This record gives sequence, structure tokens and C-alpha cells, in this order.
Amino acid sequence: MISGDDTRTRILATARELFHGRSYADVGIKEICQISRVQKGSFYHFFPSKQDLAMAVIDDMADDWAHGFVAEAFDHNLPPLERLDYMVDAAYYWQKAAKDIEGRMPGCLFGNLALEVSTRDEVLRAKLNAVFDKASFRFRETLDEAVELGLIPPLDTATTAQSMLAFLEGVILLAKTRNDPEVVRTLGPAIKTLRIELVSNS
Amino acid sequence: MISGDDTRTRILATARELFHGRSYADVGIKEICQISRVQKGSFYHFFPSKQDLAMAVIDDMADDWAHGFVAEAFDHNLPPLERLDYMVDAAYYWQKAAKDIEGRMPGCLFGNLALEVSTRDEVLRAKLNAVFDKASFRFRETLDEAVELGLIPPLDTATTAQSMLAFLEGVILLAKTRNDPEVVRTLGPAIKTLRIELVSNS
DNA sequence: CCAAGTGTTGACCGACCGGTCATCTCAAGG
DNA sequence: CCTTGAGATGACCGGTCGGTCAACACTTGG
Repeated sequence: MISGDDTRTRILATARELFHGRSYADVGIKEICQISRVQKGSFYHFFPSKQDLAMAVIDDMADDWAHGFVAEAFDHNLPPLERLDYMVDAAYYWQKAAKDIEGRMPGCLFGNLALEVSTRDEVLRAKLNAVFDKASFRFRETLDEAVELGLIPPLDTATTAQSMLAFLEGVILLAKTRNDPEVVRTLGPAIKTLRIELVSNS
Repeated sequence: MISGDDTRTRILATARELFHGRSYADVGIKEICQISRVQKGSFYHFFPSKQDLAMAVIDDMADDWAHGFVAEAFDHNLPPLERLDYMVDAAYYWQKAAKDIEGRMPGCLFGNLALEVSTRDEVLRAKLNAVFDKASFRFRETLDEAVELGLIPPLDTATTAQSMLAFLEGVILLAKTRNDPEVVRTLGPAIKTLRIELVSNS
């Protein structure tokens, strides 16, 4: 029981790290097993397929996010607009730390997976889409609050929130391609300038 | 000679389509050969490795872009700010057309490849980075012109241009994950609101 | 007419892929 | 003490991967 949970956890942690640092297709189950010190059969006892493993990895990471720095960044005690800066900063420091250790910028696990698998795997695509929906909702709450407090003029908070998420993903994509976390710090702050007007429904 | 060029062209066209529609790792040389009606040995006569093929595909697509709708979008006869809208529109129609035919949104070949390979392959990463640099330069020219014409207040055109490229890539990433080109049309126009101030170098 | 170069053919290579399975260990419940 | 089932083991499966190679066809220039 104890060692059972432990095995599953070890597989999950290893897979997450490898998928994030390389890619879904490039990481084999054999390698995950070796690093986790788990046998193949044991692996398939916990995860019926590689796809199931990916689902679990996404859930795992999304949970960590939600209770980790995303929760901190979107802390309701922080002034709304500062939360955006916090989010950008968090992304920067994370990527920088990862690069200092591994030598390469891993980028965003969700973005990486999304572009890699979403044309091949409907199930994973849908799951990643749901993760993005949740993330964009955090931005939306923040924008709603900022409008309410009169910090910014009224705007279409729902679509602007999506734009902000898109921008963040795009910035991380560019930074990864340049293998330079500083890109996140340079471009990131522009996130606050994004806005989509409310459509006049008259 | 004629059929030689033709063979190479066929391989390139097939590879481009498959890489774009699926992914680099997911498409095997065998499949490319079958669709191109080319034997394996012939393939390796033209391309020493899969990596070389990828390089050629990137060059090929970048050329088509530069002389295709990117040239149109960044036409110097168009008012600068309209070029941005043109670019977004072009991205939308392209993705929509692709989805109507294939059923799935392929996204941006460069963005897809960048996230998939740039942690594993320095050569491809550098090449993709160069493509992005060129693209961001087109944005920069446009912004410079807009500032010169007094259409927008002065700003840091170099970094704002990068932000715009990042945003475009991010929007396409999100749209692909949602498998819905309309996302490009909904979020795209916000590209014009992005701005990064000049740093006061006093 | 021949040599050389360009392009073609398809069998073949070792390595690796995701996944299966019969067998075994061992702790918990009756 | 015996049954049960979760968990561990590692050999094994068919298939695919990127890549190689020797033999061959055909054009072209000398």
C-alpha cells in the first residue's frame, strides 16, 4: 500500500519532469521506468497506457499550479493589476531556475503538450483545453475586479483574459525558442496593455 | 535531372504537409517516402538525415511565407496599422481553410516545431529562432513607420514587435488547443493594443 | 564507346517502441 | 492456515524507427 502509492508517485514525478524537459513522444516508458526504478509490468499496473499517464501528469501539474504559485499570483489580497506582474515574474523565475539547472528552457508543459499532441489525440487535447480554460478564468476574475475598482476602463474581460493567457504562452514559446528566460521579463509586462473592447450590443 | 528535382520537391512538399499537420516525431521517413512515391534510398540520396529534411522544410516554408501572404500583409502601400489586421486575418483564413479540409487546426509550423524540438536539437532551435527574428523584424518595420507617421505615440518598437509576434503565436496555440480558428479572429485584433514603452536612458 | 556521375531500387540493420503476460511475493481478512 | 488480491518481476511480442548499402539504370561529356 505504502510502497504502492510511492511507486505511482515516483512514476508520475519522473514522467512529469521528462515530458516537460523534452517532449511526449521523445520520452519512452522504458526510460521512465528505469529512472523511477520500476519494472515495466509495474508501470502498466498503475497506468493502462502512455496516454493515461499523460492525463495523470497533466492533472498532477495542474493541481500543483492551482495550489502553488498560481494561487499566490492570483491572491485576492493583492491589487488586481499586480497579480499580472506577479504571474509574469513567477513564469520568469521558474524558467530561469530550470535553465540554470538543465541548461535549457523547458517552456510551459501545457503549451508544449498542446502543440505536440492536439492534432493526434482528442482526449489529451480536450484535457489541455480545459486547463487553459481554468487558467483564463483566473485572469478574468482579476480583470473583473480591476474594472469594478475603477483601476481600468470597462472592457470585454472574458476575451481580454484569453488574450492575456495567449500572450503569456506566446512569450514563453518565443523565450524557449531563444533559450533565454530574459525574453519573459522583457516582453511579459506588455500583458497589462492588452485589451479587447466590449462590443456595443445596441 | 528533371525527375531528380521533382523527387526532392515531392519529398519536401509531403514532409511539410505531414510535419505541419501532425508533428516532427510522429511522421516517419517511411511514410513520407510512401506518399511521395519515393524509395528510402532515394530519400537519403537527397537528405542525409531527418534533421536535414526538417531544415529544408523550414527554409521552404519560410520562403513561401516571405514571398506569399507575409509579403502581402506587410506591403508598404498599406497603412501600417492595417498590416497588423491583415496579418491576423491571413492567419485566420489559413487556419480555417486547413481545418475545413483536414478537420483539425494545424497551428503554426514554426511554433509547433519550436516547442517540440528546441530542447533536443540545437541546430533546429537556432534555425527556428532565426525565422522568428525575421518575422519580428517585419513587425518592427511596421511599427517604426507608424510612429514616424504619427499614427501611434513613440514606443520601443523592437520589443513591442517581439510582443506582437509572441501574441500571434500564443493566439494560434490557444486556437489549436481549442481546435477552433475563430479564436484567432476573436483575440487577434488585440495585437494592436500591445505596447512596450521606451526606457528613458537619461 | 566508354567512364563518370546522378539518381533509383529494395533488402537489410540494430535499436527501440508501446504493450502483454505468466509467474511470483507478500500482507491482510476470515 | 488458507484464500485473495494488490503489487512486482522481467522475458517477450510484433511493429516501427532512422539509417545503410550494394547493385543497378540512365544521361552526359570526352
